[in-house]
Amino acid sequence: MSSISLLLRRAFSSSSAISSVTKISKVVYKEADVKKVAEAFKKHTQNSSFRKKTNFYEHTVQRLANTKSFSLIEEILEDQKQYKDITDEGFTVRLITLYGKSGMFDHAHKLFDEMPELSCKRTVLSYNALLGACVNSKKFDKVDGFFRELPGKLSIKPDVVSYNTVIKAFCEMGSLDSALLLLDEMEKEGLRPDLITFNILLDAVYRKLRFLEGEKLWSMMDKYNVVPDIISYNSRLRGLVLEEKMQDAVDFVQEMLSKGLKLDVYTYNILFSGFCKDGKYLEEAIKWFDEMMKNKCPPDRLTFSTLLRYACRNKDFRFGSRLCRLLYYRRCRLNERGLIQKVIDGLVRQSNISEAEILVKLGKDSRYSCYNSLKMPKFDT
DNA sequence: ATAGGGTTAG
Repeated sequence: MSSISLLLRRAFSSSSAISSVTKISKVVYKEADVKKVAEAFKKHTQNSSFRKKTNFYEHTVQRLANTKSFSLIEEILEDQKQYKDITDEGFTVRLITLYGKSGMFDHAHKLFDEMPELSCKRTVLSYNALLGACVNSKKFDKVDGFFRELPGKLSIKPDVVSYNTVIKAFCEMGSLDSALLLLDEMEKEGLRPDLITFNILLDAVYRKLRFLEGEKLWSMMDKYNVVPDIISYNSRLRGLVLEEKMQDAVDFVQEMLSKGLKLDVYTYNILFSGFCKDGKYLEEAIKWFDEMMKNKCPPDRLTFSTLLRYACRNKDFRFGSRLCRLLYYRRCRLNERGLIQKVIDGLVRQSNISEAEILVKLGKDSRYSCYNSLKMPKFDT
């Protein structure tokens, strides 16, 4: 097995495309000094082929946003205006979106206003990017104004994406009824709501436990021949779990399976969150976890933190230990590092010293420093 | 250009 993976690795790493990506990510991820990250970005984007690498832009801006280096984000994105690419609406739209995702709405708005001077035409694409920037930077209250006023001023006709974005904004603000009214408005405008429209609304409706509205949405989907996907079903499942109707939730999952849907990590995590509210469901949670493994659905950090907390609360440290081993194996990093120590302590209390020692050892071997400090507890007895 | 995530700590 290892020789095959070695061969594969060699085959891939020798390709130039991969090695240039590796070089980029080295600068973007490994460099500790954010100023150097920004400098490297500006230097790289002098090369026109780099200006087409959207991932490079996203990773760099994300990295700078994580450290709240907003003036550097401004620096590297404003620097892009010197290139002729800025006359390409798609390029400018991406910059607007990057400002939005960084929470820098004013910059996004300013860039949108400057587009004519930059000889960049504005269509519904950049209009939608502006609306999206409101949502991403949580300026939800601004969305409605732009939605009502800009189309007339710029003679742009809102499309399905525009409506979806405004619907999302209303949902985020808790104005579910306004969001649902927009769905009717779409129909009047001759626009067909799509899967994304319905998934935004289903999510919002079931979080508010408005099952009746939910049923209406399902029948509308049917009317529009929109085929629900796993995200749609997971929303309804979340509603049932939030209502603490675990039997109905499990029945619904069976229904999903009978429809041939493939459960994903969200489905399982929603189920676990429901089971874990109540101590009596540990067996059931473990059963579904086994199911998850059997179906080769990889657990993620939410799976681990939910189940680990539950295992500790119920003093099932054997299950806890199994989770920890898997978590190491999957190189998953938890936000709450205390959880693994709790499992180790629990194992020792239950006199399972050797298993506790294994977890400490695996933690020391881990490449993540957060696990290196795990230790065997010393209880006074 | 638009859709999915729960809790918490030295």
